[in-house]
Amino acid sequence: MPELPEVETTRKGIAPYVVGETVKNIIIRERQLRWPIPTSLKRSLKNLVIRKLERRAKYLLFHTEKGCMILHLGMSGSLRVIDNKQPHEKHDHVDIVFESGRTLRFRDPRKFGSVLWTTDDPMQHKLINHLGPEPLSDEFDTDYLYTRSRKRTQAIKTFIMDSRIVVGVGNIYANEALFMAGINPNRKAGTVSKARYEKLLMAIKKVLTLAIKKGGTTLRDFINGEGKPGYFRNELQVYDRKGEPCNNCKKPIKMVRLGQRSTFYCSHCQN
DNA sequence: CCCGATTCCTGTAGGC
DNA sequence: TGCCTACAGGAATCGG
Repeated sequence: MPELPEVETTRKGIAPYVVGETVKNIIIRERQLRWPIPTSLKRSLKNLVIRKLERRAKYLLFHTEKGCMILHLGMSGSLRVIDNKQPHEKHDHVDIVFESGRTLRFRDPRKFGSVLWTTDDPMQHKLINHLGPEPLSDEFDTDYLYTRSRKRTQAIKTFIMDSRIVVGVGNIYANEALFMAGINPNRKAGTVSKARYEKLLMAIKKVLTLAIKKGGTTLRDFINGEGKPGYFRNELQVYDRKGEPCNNCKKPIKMVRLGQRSTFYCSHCQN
């Protein structure tokens, strides 16, 4: 499931085949995704050059001189660069066909993704303008996390997964970062000390950076722009490891539900 | 404002 | 073997 490292891996993988290319055609086979694909997308994007491919949170921003395509991979989305003639399969919802002879193909079985178009500054878009800082930016620091957490009664895991607080931290990396920082995911965000937030901050940055380096995490669906999986799965300490021994103390990893999400932790190493 | 629950979707896993 | 149900989750939205 694409979180920040998977989206960044995708961006890096497809950018060389997309940036500077002219869009020859757009084929839309399924319009009903998380949000309907606007009917204007095809005539807006046709014949334009992709000037820049940027990531903000888990959104990919395809900049042109006349507007911006905003794409979200949702839960099961993937983007691949393929030959124009390659036949489409089930769930291949959108093709961006380039003059180069290549096609950017968007597949999304669970349809939680989205493809939108804006002629305004994409950072001011309704889905983007309220988002918190990028986790790997200097703006995201200990003071910020500590200040924002005061008086909060919600669990710290839910807190760091809130995109208004910080973007890009989904379920996998929230679990992993809390393990790395030795913090129980159930602890109330407002009662965690500044020293522990410093550990958590470093853990979030570290786990995301390492996951990007490994090309993201592939549980089932995720593939990068070249159709290859990510290898961070081999590095997971707690996620999807219910009952398996903790790599630190050998006690079995526990799983609980927290905010409708599977939560994995070591009851000995995290408190 | 804050926080937890609900909702969208389909492939897959597990139970019987 | 095959059918059925539960479950996975990003994030907007809703209700208290």
